[in-house]
Amino acid sequence: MISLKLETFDLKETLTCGQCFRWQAISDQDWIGVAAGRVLRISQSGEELTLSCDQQDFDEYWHDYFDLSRDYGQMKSELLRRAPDLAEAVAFGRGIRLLNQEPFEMLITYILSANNHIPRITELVKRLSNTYGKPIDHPWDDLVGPLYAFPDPQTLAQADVTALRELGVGYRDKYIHESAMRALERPGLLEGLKNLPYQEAKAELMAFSGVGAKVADCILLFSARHYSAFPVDTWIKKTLARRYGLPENKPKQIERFVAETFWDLGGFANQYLFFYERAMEK
DNA sequence: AGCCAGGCCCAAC
DNA sequence: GTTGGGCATGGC
Repeated sequence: MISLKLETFDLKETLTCGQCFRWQAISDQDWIGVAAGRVLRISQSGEELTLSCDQQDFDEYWHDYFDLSRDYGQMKSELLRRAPDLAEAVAFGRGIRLLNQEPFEMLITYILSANNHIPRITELVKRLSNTYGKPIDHPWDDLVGPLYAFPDPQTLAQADVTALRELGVGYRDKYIHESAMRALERPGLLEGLKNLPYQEAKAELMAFSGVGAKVADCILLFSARHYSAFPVDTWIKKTLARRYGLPENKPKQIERFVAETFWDLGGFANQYLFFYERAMEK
């Protein structure tokens, strides 16, 4: 068990703001999830976080997964200096952290996300993992049942396209197959994206089947530490139009505005806006 | 019944 | 470079 105190962390906000799909709530402050073939139970009480892992597992994986070395207070004050009008959205999602997830899992997950709803994306990722992933031993079978790692590129590349279709992925079946093949043929490419300049990394991703500008930005932001990535989906388009008068169908204009306004903090701005706008809708 | 969802692909300008 | 139509699936 690991315990730590953190001022700027909200577990529920972080796990429900739309960046991850593999965590299940036991309660608002108690979650069980899977990442990189590991199962973790994590709970929050006030400023105290408790993680069900040992020191080694924490040091070599979960610390970075939860982005614990970043000073979010400093990041937010810099972001608000660049975009003061975000104050309300940042305050609303003040405990959000951007997770560092697995590149191949993000690739396939966000291919699934295209023209889809979040609950269905979650369900499809679960079906893919349950069908093609390795089972992971864990002590909470009574709470969440058996848990499975996200499948590796080789397994998904070998998966029958018809079988994928029958899981419910729709027309994205061939995107998954082709992208898994491409990942398999280029070992190290996805893991190396974090070491490439943003535009080069984005171009590499957009060469994958089923990956356009928006999906590429999600992958870069959630698994490659490219914090200038700014995924533009239907929600973001609407709020940019309303806040700044940007036309919804001029991607180049949006791209320029985002780069000039937020620079290397665009991804954080994006996540605060996405979380805020979706909450306001309900 | 039709519209929409963390859009992408492809063809046609 | 940009624009429009088509697209599996399921919830509202």
